[in-house]
Amino acid sequence: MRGKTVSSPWQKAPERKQQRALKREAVLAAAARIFSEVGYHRASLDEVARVLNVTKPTLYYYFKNKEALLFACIEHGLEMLGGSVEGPHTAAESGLQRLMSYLRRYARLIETDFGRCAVRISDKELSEPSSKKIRRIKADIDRELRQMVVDGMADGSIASANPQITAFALAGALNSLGHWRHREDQTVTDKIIDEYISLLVDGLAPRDHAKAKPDRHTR
Amino acid sequence: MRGKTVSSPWQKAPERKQQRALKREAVLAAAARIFSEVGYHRASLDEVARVLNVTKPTLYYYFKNKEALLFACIEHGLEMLGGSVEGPHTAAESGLQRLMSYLRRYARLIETDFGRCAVRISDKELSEPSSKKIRRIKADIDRELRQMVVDGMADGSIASANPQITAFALAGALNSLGHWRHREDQTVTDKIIDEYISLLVDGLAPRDHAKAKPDRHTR
DNA sequence: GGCATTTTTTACTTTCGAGTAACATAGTTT
DNA sequence: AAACTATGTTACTCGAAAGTAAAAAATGCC
Repeated sequence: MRGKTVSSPWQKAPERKQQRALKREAVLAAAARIFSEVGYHRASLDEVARVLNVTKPTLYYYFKNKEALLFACIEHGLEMLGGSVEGPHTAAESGLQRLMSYLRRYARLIETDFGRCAVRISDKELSEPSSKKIRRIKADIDRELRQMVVDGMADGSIASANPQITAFALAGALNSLGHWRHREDQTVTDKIIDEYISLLVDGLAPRDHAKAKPDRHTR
Repeated sequence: MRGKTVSSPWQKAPERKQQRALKREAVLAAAARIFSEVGYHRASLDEVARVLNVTKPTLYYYFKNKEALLFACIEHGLEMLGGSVEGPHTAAESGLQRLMSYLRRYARLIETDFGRCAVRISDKELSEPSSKKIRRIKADIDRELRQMVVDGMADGSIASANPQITAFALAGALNSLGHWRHREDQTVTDKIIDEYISLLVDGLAPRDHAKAKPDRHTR
């Protein structure tokens, strides 16, 4: 029924290690898989436990409750993204180039279970304090994105009437990748991402390629 | 707690009309409002009933069950969109122009409760037969969109490496509008939509405006 | 007014899944 | 080996919300 199983440190046989942290991560991964597949409310902890060859109360040994599990999934997903901002940030790169590589990382993230959790599950599912933390992280990401747009406008590599809206639109467009029914084939996925980003960069309207170099926007 | 109330043919006083169809629509509208606000699972029929000054079993008089209610909301939302395809379809319009006005209608639709239901709620919430019908309608819309892209490529008004992916990306980008926290101010909303579509049409990279007329892509 | 039909309510059953208490077992320490 | 700690399980409670049965009220018709 389930796809390829999330690897589990619990063997049915009794060769279990006592590595709490690893097991906690395994619980998180299994939850992320299921949350991202069927959404928060349809996901049952019994099912998460079943995937791990464990019973439900075990999950409560590692996480306070279902919401804490969701929070950790979303937070983890968003932090993967935030962490990716750093990187060789040579001054030679134009704002557009930096933005493009950021978008590419963003898109790849969304192909993961944690990424899809972060993107597809509304923070309304969470209690107010948790939701606030998540919104805070998302606001940071939005700010980063907006800053890149502004930088690109400054150096002439990006045209935008409104960085606020542009940043939102970019994030929104990429988020929809979380709904794409992807094949296992990684090549196809990467191709989709590239096409996607090309569309955002070049737009629908044809460009005049006569005066531009053929590889206008290489990575 | 709730925003402006969906208008209801039930008055608390006994001046009720016996127009079953009207009441059914009112039930649908109230459900759409709540589904689009809090999602399917968090929405309770008691709450829907409360909004209408009615009790829960009344809803069952108009709809078989909760799922039928959701199905009707989504179907209605999508049909509003499908219906908008027709229109003065002069041969003079370029593929891009037709696509743009379609996108604009699409975007406006998403500002409605039904539209947000159709766009934000996964069809996985539905039973297999219902889900199948919805996917069918969505596939039709996707086909229309793709056809416009192909037409635009043929007449030179659109550049795209892959109409399939382009159509998906366009729909995805617009769908994210369903998550924009909008003000009541209609002007702002329209402005956002215009910016949004401009981004998709013109792209992030600056264009050479030297040879183009200032209003390259008027509606 | 009396009778049938439609519409709505009150009061209930049912189901599902989150969360818990209390016990069980394995490994570790002394 | 006894006692302690970490990890899991069995078997339960509990609440929320879907869904239903049957009575009740409104409406229309003669």
